[in-house]
Amino acid sequence: MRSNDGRTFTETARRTQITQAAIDVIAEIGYAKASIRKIAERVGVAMSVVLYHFASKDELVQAIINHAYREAIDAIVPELELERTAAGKLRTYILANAFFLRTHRTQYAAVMDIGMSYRTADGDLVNSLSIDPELMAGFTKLDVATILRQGQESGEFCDFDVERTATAIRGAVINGPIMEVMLNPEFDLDGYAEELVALFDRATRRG
Amino acid sequence: MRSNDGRTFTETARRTQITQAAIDVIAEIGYAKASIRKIAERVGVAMSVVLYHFASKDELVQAIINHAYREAIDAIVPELELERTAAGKLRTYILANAFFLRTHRTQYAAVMDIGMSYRTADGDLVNSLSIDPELMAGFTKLDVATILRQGQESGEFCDFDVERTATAIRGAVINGPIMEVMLNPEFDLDGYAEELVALFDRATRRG
Amino acid sequence: MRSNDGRTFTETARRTQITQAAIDVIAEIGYAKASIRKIAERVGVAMSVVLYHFASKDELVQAIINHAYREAIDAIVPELELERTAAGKLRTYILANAFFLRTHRTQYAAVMDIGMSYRTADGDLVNSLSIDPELMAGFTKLDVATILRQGQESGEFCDFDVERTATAIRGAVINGPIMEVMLNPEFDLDGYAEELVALFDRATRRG
Amino acid sequence: MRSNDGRTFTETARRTQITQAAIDVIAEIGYAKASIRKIAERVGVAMSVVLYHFASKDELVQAIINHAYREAIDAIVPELELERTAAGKLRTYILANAFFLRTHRTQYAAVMDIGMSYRTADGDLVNSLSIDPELMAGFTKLDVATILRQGQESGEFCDFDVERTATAIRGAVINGPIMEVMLNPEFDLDGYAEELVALFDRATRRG
DNA sequence: AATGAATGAGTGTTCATTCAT
DNA sequence: AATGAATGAACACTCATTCAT
Repeated sequence: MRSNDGRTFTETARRTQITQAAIDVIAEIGYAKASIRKIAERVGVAMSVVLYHFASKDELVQAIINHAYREAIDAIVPELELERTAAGKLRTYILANAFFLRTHRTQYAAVMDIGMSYRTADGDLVNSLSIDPELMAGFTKLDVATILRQGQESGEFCDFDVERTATAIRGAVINGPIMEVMLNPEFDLDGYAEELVALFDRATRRG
Repeated sequence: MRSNDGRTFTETARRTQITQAAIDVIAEIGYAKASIRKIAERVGVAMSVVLYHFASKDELVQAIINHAYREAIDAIVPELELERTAAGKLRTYILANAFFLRTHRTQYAAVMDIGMSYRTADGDLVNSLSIDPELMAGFTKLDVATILRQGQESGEFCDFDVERTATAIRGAVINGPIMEVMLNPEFDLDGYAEELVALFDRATRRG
Repeated sequence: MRSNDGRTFTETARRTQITQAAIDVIAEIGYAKASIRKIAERVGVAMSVVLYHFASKDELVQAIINHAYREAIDAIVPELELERTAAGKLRTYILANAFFLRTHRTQYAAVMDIGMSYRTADGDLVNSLSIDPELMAGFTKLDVATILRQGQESGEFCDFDVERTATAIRGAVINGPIMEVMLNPEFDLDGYAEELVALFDRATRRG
Repeated sequence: MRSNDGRTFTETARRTQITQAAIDVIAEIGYAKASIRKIAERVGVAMSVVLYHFASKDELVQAIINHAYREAIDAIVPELELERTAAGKLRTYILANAFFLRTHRTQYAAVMDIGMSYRTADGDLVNSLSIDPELMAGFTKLDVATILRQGQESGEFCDFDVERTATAIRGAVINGPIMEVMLNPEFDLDGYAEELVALFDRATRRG
């Protein structure tokens, strides 16, 4: 029986199982120490089983990234689409990201760790970790710059540079709290998100 | 001939040289792949020379962290102390950090990478990478929360939660752009900093 | 295909082969210089193969100790059990040990060397090299103190301190000749054993 | 100012100091882990000072052996010479050795450890650790075989093979208890020695 | 007489990957 | 579909020794 990508159901199930285990292990002990053997042990299979399902560690890492992005897109994009106004979308973007971070801490941690640690054989940082084409559409919708542009066109937002402000928002919504959370797991993400909503409202609204 | 810390002049020079080389190598190929051997090669000495000057890799990592913080403190704190008003300090905080990041890209990258990747033998993230006590005073002065608190007390700033807003500012000023810069070295940090100054002015000023 | 301990047949074979090679190498060049690399060379495999079958050098050392004790027990205990009288057992204890030492010189040498050289990470001498529980029963039967006690109870032996005399016998039967043999491989163990039989007969018999 | 061997007094003092420190370190952490650096640290000098006074580690080991033998000879031989009868000498041999072992545990342990662990570069056991010629005379007097031979000639002792019995006595008096003491520092050496005196009296006396 | 600096050879250990079954 | 076995390259770290000062 075949599902997609020419993969059987059990094949797909195993891949998902291994991907999830890899995420947990990376979140727990860090990407640097997360060897294939340890990931296999977590699943309860032999190390070579992992390499049977993923041609190389690189391919497993790719799968992790895609898995994480897919879940983020599935969780956040529908929320954004419930909103009509740019201000509402921005508010939702902040709150949904915080909620997702809170409920998917290990994924976030793993992806961030990979993002910093993963290099090609040449040592270059990873754009080589390209995103699955089928995810691109959803991925674009996750981009806060789109929201900001809509808000300026509609006149909801004041005048600012869209790209730069998007970078600032990502820094405050994603990069900042992920480090905070890694160092202090008690950090109150929901309270933080509400503060951010107010802060970026003051910073972006017209007049 | 002795200088400070019971260290020879040549000893101090070699330590600095190795520390700098380690920073460069980490920034270039990532902490995970930055082996002692590669660092030694960069300096042009045998690997054992590095371990002659630093008892272990951990000690070298500590030296890197302290070196980076010392330079950041020396570059930014005097600038902050030229300002009287909280608004002025916040503006300077943003601009000085951006300038420092632009001129010390490799240090920033190395420290961030270490911060994400470095774990104890147990796999725990590292607070064990503690800061040199003599740096603590300056380090505290680098904390943006102090500036925010002053601004609320003086009535310059509006009402917001100090700690949470500090996290947001750090995210936008430090964590966000460092990732941006790693992926896109052409990113215009000075332009970004000016945008941030305006953004956080709107977000913090009274009325 | 599984045999015992959840180990494959080939796994068991390899472990035995490596253990034997390790014994030979240690006997030849001493424990201190018997690196995993050299042991692997003796077997004719890559060094990592040894560490594939033994998680660490400590585990290999443990296997050596257990292997040696198992062989000694298998060789000596049945001989002892053929004897009824304490005097007969003592005589057999001496002769069987000498025979075993002559036919298993490298094992003896390796175990002695390990006993002197092996330390924990703290530098403490090793009790951590504990004996495989399944061997304990046989191991106890190897203890000459048991024989002495039986002889005193039966009235065969004269009055002496059992523990101290057992230490003396072990010194004369095991520790002494092993050093002698290491320095002079021509040493006539069988003649020595006969002399010991007479000596300890005079020293222990009643009246 | 010169003493002997063309060495100044301070030179001799330093050599003795280093030799003693080496003995302590070896007894404490074992020969295998007793590096020149650790020995130097114990003395409180730089590692290269040790190699200034001893051309190589081999030379230091030689010095340790000679030092230990010299002290054993100085302590035991005069005691033996107080005795006229072979039986008396044998008794004294046992007691004096036990006393010396009790008061010079670290030396004994170090010498035994070196004896098992030390090999030439070829891996051969060490006869290369030859004894200082000036010690040979005293060393010979330490040999229990001489005592046994005297006892048989005088008719004090019964008939036995001298060399083999000497090996047995050395095993019981030296090799056995040194292992016992290393594993159990509480072992009562004086009580053990008294038991040995009685045991070997029964085993050697005529009639 | 003493020492700081440097080094190459060696250690045990981890790891991603290959391959035959 | 799964796995046990094997391996070479890399890793951090230790050590005895050399040398200039």
